[in-house]
Amino acid sequence: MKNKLPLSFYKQDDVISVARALLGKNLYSLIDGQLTGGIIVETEAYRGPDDRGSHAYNNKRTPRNEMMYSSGGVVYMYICYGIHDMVNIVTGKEGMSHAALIRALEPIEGLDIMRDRRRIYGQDQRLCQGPGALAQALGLNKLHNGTDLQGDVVWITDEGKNFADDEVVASARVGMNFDGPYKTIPWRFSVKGNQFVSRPRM
DNA sequence: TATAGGATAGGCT
DNA sequence: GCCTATCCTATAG
Repeated sequence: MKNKLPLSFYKQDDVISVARALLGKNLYSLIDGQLTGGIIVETEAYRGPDDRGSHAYNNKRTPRNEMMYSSGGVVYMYICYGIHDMVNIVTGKEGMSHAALIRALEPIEGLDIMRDRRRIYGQDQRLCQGPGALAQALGLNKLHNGTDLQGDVVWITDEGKNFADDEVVASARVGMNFDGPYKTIPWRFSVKGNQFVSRPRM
């Protein structure tokens, strides 16, 4: 695969701008010889120790979130609600617990495979609509925790697609069950009007 | 060791 | 819009 994002992209300190910059990039997986992927249209930033919404809030360090502290350029996966696997891109230098959650893709590669994995037919806009959904469509689960994005299992490419600022919406992140400024800080980025963006309950 | 609850999604009312 | 599946993790005792 060509045009893979360089390691330097993931090592940037500012996970907020990384999350924003990921919009328009392509995320691929090659699992069991099956290539699947799509254009990233929705992300969220989770900024290490000061972010109340992050697993690494207050420098909390547990076996689950250990991967967030590794050097940028790997995948952090975990299970939410016992059912859904979440795909996060670890950013920053070693020891910085920053990560960007990939929340939705516009499917472009391996549509048949994704339909089979999701058992959804005739509603392609739902294939990768939501963080749990896209992980399932790409065949990713917690066993892929720590996968190197420079490898040939999961990777991100830049194929020249860019969304201008007026095509992007910054809004409050989803599922923040606490009070305080981080509940509403606009660290969720999505493509305006894009039909593949998830629609969480308000 | 026990237990509460979570960065959700789909189906049902 | 509401309900809950389903299980691993984080905490407390």
